[in-house]
Amino acid sequence: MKTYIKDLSTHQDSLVTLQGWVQNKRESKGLVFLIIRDGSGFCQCIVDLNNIGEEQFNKATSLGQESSLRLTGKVVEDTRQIGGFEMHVQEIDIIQNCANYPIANKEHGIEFLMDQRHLWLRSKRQWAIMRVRNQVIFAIHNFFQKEGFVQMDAPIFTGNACEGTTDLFETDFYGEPAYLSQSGQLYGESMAMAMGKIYTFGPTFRSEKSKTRRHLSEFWMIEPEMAFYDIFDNMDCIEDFVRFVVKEILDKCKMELELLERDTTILEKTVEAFVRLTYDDAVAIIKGEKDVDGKTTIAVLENDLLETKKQIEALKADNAEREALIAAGGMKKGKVNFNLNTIDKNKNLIKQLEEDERNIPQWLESAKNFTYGEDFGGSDETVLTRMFDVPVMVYDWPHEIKAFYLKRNPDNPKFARGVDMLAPEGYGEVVGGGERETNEQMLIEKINEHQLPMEEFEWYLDLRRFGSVPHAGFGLGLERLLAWICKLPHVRETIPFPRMYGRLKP
RNA sequence: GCCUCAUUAGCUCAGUUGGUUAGAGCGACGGACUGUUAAUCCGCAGGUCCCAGGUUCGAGUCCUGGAUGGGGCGCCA
Repeated sequence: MKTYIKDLSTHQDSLVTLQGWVQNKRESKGLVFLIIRDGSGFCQCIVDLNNIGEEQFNKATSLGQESSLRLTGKVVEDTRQIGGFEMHVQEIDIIQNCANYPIANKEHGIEFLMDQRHLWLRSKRQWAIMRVRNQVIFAIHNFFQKEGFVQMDAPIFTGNACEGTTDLFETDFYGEPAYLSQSGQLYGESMAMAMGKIYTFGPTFRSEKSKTRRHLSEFWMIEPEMAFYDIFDNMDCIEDFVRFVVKEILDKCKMELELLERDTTILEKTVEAFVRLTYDDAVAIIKGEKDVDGKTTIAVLENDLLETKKQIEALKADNAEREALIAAGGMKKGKVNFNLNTIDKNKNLIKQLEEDERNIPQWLESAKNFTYGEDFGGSDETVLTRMFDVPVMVYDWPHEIKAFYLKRNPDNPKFARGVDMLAPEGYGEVVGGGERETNEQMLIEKINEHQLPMEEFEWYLDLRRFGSVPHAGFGLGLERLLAWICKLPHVRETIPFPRMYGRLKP
């Protein structure tokens, strides 16, 4: 039976062997502190010259960062440590002693870290994110399985463009052009007619040359499809689903969220009802014509801009103060280093804030000038979600701007029964879905309107010819949900090896 | 595709109006120190200033073009 760091509390005062890697090392005369990670957690292991002898001790001092080893020693309680326990080492068995590990225990730039992604995954933050990802995936399956959904796999090679709007990756399928799937939805609809309720969970490919914090070329999408569901049943499902996943993470990833320094206040708010707005109401709020709790978007954003400016000033003043203190001299070297590092950190923060400072007026402008009838842009989503601290669902969109397969509102055919769920804190669209058109003639008209190749959709039209029923579904972007749950600045950190515009390696 | 900001040591960054031999910290390496939490202290090594042109007596610094990266828009999950 192997022992893992996460289980150390059950081995108090007994002798165990850990297998892992040296995450960091601190040395003192006759003492070496090894921070060991084994995948399950982190543990400080103490090597004491007096207890272990010179030969074993020299092994410890020679270890480079990320060397692999086995350590045998006694598990001792120590409240100062993260897990509450440390190991007093009795024997060191080096598997590989290595030197010059490229990632240091300090601030690095994103390009450098992305080039080192295969090693970066070992770092604490990345380790925490990947564990949350694992738990989110598990929670998603749990939710649908307990609700009686059947998981299905949609094909990845497709012959048609499902929505025809976004760019597809083309490949060669035995001499025929084939495209990598950008959605499994149409296949999901077929399966829902066989199983009642289904969900897909698979990779999705979009060849959009988007350089933003919310886009990947390859990402994972969950697409449930439910027979006999209308738009409102669909929104209930989205809400229950997102609430369940967030609750699971709050319960099971406490340590990871703490490591990520995630303030969970907003996540805890998901127990409350999500906001539901029609497109018309959402537009009125975005344009500042309608207020939320007495505040308009314009007032909130102008305040945001003011706050941003204040923060920049405060950081600059803080840096000037630190620089003056260093220049005055007499400061201990360790303190100087700490201050220099803080100055660098502050500078990075200032850069980000200055980007916001440039962007907020653009968003405000775009919100004020929003043209009724158009789709929301990234800035409109940001402006809208800024008004609420729970997820916002916007439904009943002008049918012209939405996908061909969405059902019209029977009371007002101007609107299609699509729904988008926008996450709070500026994360924007995480879910897109809606009730599907059931009428064959309406679908044919829409396919022609969108100039899509009718022959590619014959099989899809069959679903309306043989036992057509009301049905609805949605697609959730795993990485966007994760970025919000972990409050990460970019989706690229939520997937082990991101594929995006300009990034194919490692 | 468009807009914007950036590129100086392995990493994170300074570099004044264009002026002698381009600096600091971290990391690495060598040494000191018996409880450290990114330990600390001393020493040492480390440079194609992104590339190509141009202006100039003189360019890391100014100009033009290009490459790469960050962010935003469009598009989307």
